Amino acid sequence: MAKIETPRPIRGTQDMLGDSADRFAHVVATFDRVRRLYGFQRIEVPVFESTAVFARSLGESTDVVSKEMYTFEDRGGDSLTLRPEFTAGIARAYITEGWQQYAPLKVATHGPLFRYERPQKGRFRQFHQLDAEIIGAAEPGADVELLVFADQLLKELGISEGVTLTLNTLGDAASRDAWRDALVAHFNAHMGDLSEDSRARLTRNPLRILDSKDPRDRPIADSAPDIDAFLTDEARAFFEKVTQGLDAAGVAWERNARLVRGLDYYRHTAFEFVTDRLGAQGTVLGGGRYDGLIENMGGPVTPAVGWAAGIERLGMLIDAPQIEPLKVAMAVEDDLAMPDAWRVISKLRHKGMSVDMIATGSPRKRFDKALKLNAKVALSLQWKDGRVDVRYHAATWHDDLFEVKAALTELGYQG
RNA sequence: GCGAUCGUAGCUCAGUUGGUUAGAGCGCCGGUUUGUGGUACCGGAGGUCGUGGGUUCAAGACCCAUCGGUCGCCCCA
Repeated sequence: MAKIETPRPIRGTQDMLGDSADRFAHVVATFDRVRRLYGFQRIEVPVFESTAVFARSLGESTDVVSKEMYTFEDRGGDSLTLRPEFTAGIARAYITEGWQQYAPLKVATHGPLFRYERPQKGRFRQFHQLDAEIIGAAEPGADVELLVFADQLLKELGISEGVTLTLNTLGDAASRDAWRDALVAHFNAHMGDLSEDSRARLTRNPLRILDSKDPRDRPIADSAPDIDAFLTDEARAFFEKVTQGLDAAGVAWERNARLVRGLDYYRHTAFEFVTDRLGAQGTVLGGGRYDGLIENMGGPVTPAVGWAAGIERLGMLIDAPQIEPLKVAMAVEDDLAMPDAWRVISKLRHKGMSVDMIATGSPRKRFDKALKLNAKVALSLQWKDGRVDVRYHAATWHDDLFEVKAALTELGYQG
């Protein structure tokens, strides 16, 4: 008989049990609670889409499209892709589902995303994000609301201490183009001193040189011009309204003039909440304004702004969530007591108490195992003189014990 | 795609300059005291030391390859 080989889990996927699953659930629950405070509707969008949805959204980033996405052909020969981000799918839904009628639309969702990457700390091939978007709102107030929402979420998760909001503006299209030209000129003038990677970036994605990690690039990146000198009056006013709003709402922020986005449809505000507690993956929550995206996808000109945050990364930063302990652990110390056990456990659960039962393995050991469940109340069912004998294990009487005892008395059990 | 580092029981890990039959804790299984107690005590099962080659009288340990984990680079929508 050949040994059956168990299929291995896919690289970059996770199985969660216990602490990591509790952290995950707590992050999602907190998000769902806070998002209601800000009037964001829950939406659901598909996990896979036509490849064109993401290819269009990612546009020029051919590397990302060709190497980083999970793309496959279905049986009908259509090219499909597992979503690598939320925004493109939501933008598609906004157009194809006629959601324009609800603009400005505040929506929130969360779920799995897929990117074909080398896993490392806080980086997986199937990972999970929270996502919030405001679509159809051109005013800086939308940016402010989204940022205040994000800030409150991090505060309620208890991780605002080691996390700072870094903020930049990419200006409007005119500002951005002018800045980009100036940066290319600057980097071209220092071409010889740039790292090999950055020399390649110069043609492909010059803005990215600004946040290069290579020490050879730092002096050149640091001396590069900020966007400020290239901002139009409108763009400057927009950014000022955003920062004024944050100040008024009591949200701490830092300007990071090196914070950029590679894609052209990003305009105005770009932001990241960053930490040094996650190794090389410093960004906890990031987003910005993408006024050009929906138009790029064949929809009407539609301003929009949004953010996303990695659930796993947030889960690694929070304190271990307090899990409500089990109320009752019940040891069934004799198989003859099983019918009574089902009667009792059903009664307690229908009264809203959490109960678990130990009724397998050596009868002698069941009581020990029940104690190890660390429930508020431990009780045992034994068989004595032809009937069930109920016993409690408690040092002192307390409310939970009275509650359990009252329920058992209703069923006619003494003890 | 590139680099560093680690793979010993179900889990967390010991294992000396290479030297008899590879260990512990937890978990699992069984036993002990017939008790308002017992999260105890005693015992047992469980390992081709990731896999395949090589060096050696002798390899868990050294060398090579390969697979996997972790971390970093690239990328970051």
